[in-house]
Amino acid sequence: MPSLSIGKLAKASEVKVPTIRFYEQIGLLPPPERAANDRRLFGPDAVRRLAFIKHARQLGFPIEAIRTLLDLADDPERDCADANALAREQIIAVDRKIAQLEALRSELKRMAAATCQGAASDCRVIEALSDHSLCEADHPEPVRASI
Amino acid sequence: MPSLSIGKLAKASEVKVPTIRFYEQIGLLPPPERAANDRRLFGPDAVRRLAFIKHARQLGFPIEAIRTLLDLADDPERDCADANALAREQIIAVDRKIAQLEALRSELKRMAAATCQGAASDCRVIEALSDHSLCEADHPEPVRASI
DNA sequence: CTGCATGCTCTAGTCGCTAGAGGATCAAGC
DNA sequence: GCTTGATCCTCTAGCGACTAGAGCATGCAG
Repeated sequence: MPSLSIGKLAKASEVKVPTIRFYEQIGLLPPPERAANDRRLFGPDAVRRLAFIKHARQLGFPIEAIRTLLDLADDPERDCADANALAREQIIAVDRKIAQLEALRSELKRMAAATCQGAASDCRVIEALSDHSLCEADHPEPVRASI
Repeated sequence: MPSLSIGKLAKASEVKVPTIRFYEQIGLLPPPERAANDRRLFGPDAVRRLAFIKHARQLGFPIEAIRTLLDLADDPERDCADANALAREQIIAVDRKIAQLEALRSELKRMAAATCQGAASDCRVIEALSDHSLCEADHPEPVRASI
């Protein structure tokens, strides 16, 4: 019965030690056994579970979505329509984010195109930031966090 | 001398009241005058400054970059090379983020393409998340926050 | 004069970790 | 046996950029 210390698990899964403890704390990982000295002892299933979590995080799934996906995976009886729905939601979110970022990139490029060497008073960048009406298009939404 | 309450300023600038207070707290907005009843009284320059901040935030500039840009704008003597550099950095960050998201989108689409109506045990989505080796390409980095 | 909107300050919560304090224990080398 | 450094433990606080709420003081309209 190969049991892993948290350090070995971290190396095996390429997830940092504090992150593993954090995932346990928020209930994504079940509390592992403990050795007599109170150290965590993980089984090989923990490696798989962490791989799942890590991969889903890389794909931008928020923790709560991952919790749902893990619940689904833990219970093979359940219908997987939920998992498909989560994946579709995630695609939509990614598409929206890409569209936003492309609008922003074009505005930034236009803004930075006219390089100025002079004083800040007639700096294109600052001018462009001061006056939204110079933008070609509206910004759909503020671009922020998530994903 | 048209002085604005924080509520009017919020409406004029389309920045929420608590956000305005927050910007004052972190020093992006100078502390405004106060009426006898301790309420804030803003001049029209606050509207312009907030528009600048809001626009820069929409473009994904982090607060510290905005602080630098505002310092530049406040001091017209200074060279604007810094502003150009910030804009260029921002473009690079946006480009990188777009590239990441496009890789993710293609993986998500591939993952969700095979829709299953069965039990979660043979759900493509969960299977794909369980096994990173099914991915066509490596994920460059975890996709996270900023911008 | 009543009631609601707006204002104030202060604190805590969000998300997903990350960093650090302060201490216990382990493994290896001498 | 002893020292040294790595690893482990728990707990708390911090990041960025707000957002939400408590608890209270005002302002304004009907």
